[in-house]
Amino acid sequence: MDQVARRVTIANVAERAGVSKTAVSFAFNNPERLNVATASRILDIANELGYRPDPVARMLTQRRTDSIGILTPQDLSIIFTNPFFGAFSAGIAAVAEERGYSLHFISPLQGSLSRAIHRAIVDGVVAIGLTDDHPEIDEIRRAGLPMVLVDSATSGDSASIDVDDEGGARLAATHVIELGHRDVAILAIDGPRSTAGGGHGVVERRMRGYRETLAGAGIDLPTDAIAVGAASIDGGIEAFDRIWDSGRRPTAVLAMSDAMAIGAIRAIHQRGSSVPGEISVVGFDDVDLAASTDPPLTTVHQPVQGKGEAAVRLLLSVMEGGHSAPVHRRLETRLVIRSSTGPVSQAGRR
Amino acid sequence: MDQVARRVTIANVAERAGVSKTAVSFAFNNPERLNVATASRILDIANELGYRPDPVARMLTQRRTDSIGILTPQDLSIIFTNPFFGAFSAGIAAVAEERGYSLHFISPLQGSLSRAIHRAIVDGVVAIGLTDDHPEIDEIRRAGLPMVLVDSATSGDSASIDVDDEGGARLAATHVIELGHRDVAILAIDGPRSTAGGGHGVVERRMRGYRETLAGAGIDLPTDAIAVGAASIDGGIEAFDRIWDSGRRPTAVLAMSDAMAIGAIRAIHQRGSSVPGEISVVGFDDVDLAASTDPPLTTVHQPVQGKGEAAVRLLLSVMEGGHSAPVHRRLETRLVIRSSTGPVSQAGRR
DNA sequence: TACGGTCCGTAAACCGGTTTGCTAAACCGG
DNA sequence: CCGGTTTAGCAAACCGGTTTACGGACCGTA
Repeated sequence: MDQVARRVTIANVAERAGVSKTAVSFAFNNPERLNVATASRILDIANELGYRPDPVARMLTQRRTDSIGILTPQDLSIIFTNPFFGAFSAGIAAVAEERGYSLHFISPLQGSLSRAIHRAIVDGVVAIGLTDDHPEIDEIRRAGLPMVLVDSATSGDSASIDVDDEGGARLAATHVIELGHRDVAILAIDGPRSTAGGGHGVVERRMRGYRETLAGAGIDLPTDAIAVGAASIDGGIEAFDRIWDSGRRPTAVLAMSDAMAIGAIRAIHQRGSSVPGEISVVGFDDVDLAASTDPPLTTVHQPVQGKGEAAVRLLLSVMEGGHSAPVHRRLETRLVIRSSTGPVSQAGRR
Repeated sequence: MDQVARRVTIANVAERAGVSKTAVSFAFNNPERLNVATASRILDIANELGYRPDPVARMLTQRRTDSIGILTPQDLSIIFTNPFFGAFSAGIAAVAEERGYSLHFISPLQGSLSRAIHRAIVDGVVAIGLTDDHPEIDEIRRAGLPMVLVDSATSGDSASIDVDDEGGARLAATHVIELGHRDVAILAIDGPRSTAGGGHGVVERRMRGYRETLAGAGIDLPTDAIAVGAASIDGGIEAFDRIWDSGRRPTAVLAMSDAMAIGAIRAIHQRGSSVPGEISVVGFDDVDLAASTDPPLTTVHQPVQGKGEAAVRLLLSVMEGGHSAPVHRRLETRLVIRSSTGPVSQAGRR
């Protein structure tokens, strides 16, 4: 009838073995300080009792958790379905595991990212996609937690990893311009104040790249040629539908994520049009599966996994107290031309 | 010249405010027990000092971590690139976040899953894809950590969530048989002793479904018609190549994951053959992107996200000490026919 | 005047480990 | 047989919070 079998503590083991707590602790962490016979006897008893040192208690004294946090401003339930995030996490995991750190995800718990941060037990944080309007950055900074910012807006005081978003967007826009398209729609990633100018987040950087390049070719970008949506397949479908429903008939679509591009393609197919026959679509990210979509996706490549790896490496070096001044790295992007884009003339528009 | 600015502790705040530690603690967690003026004065000072209650210390007394672990036998760097896992995690995250739990990933740290488990600070564990040969299950059980097993082999003593793998495999095999295929290859997921019979893991269950259904149609399955590989696009490519290189020329390929199926399709295309013209391919999982591949993938649907949700719900109820006997749930599978399969006669084989 | 009840706050124990002296016994060479 | 060095193990402090039990001040009331 004993409720929840009480946890076996170090004291239990010590008592049962007729030694002090110290001895038990040594048996586990410092066996050479004990007589080999005693040590193994203690270990045996511990095992027999099913003793497992409480990791929380251990962390308290050792002042380290051996885990690093991945901070996302959006709900994980949304983010995990984005293949981009999978690849990024894989990059993080690769070097984290190699260095003995486990991964903890920090996301808005019941709406509060701040609460989540304070609850989080990590030695350092990789924050992805934080925009200007996330004061949480300062909370972490004030808490003295090592941190590196990835794809974020304000990076000033913290180490950061970015990619050349604006350049990538320029490549995408240039590509469709060269194919003769002049009626272009943009599928932007949803996020707080993403449409409001002035920010310096990923969305703004890409938008600037698109817009300025198009403007350079004399193409203007009316408001209803831009739609925002979640960075997911469904988000892409909805965003494209909104543009279509507004009456616009673009011949090229520039999407800010592959998932949205795939959504757009699906929406286009659903309306009976063809890609790239009637409408060209360009993605962003070059996720693993982009080469296997129908049709294979022309997209801006960024080293997603490499970004994750670089972020953790940088974080670890910050944690080791390496740098005095924050270091910023910017990774390259490039255009990968597959089959979702084609010349505008080819379109047998009805 | 002060090295690492010492962390602000509750004692610092107490001293600065001229009160006891208790008062400070109350100010945060139990403000109604304090004079409102005192409470806010303490809070002000705490804020001014940048005090953040150490979550580890707090956990130690409260005996709860507010986070749940996701246990995977493989490295996260591999697993995260599998879209299946993304969807599953999304399901887990959805209900975990809703209930205020954050997510911690437990994977073989530097090769040792056991070490990772002991380090993990979680209130409960969802273990995915553990096969018979993972003694870690017992470690967790002995540690008294609530756990639910998903897609695992041995489920006896623990709560579990599964999917009708064998039935799904039957559907896939039946489908290609009905299309007239008699030369069938299997792409199995790699894993410890996955090829050795006798196990009861996902791989074995699916394999049994394939094999028995084919056998029922008088089709035998020679060893070189089965290849194992990682559950990834690359794994699929390699596995298919191995079959091809062995001289076999199957007209249908049954893959145990969508990622492998996509890899197979890619490999098939690379060899100049068409899908489904010359070779039909069936996947497993029905991941989000399966509908957007080239060609859209015929696959066995399983409620991946729903599996994650169900797992956490079950775990939470176990943690609340609900059940006396472990509960087991089995979710449905069904075949989704898209365009990667076609009649064998249609093949204009060269 | 004494009594019981709130209100506000404190001291000390506790959570479960690790780590720092310290001591007693065994060992050792001369 | 002696002083010095290892070896083996212990008691107690500590990590940074939370919680329990208690007490003084103040209040209205009998």
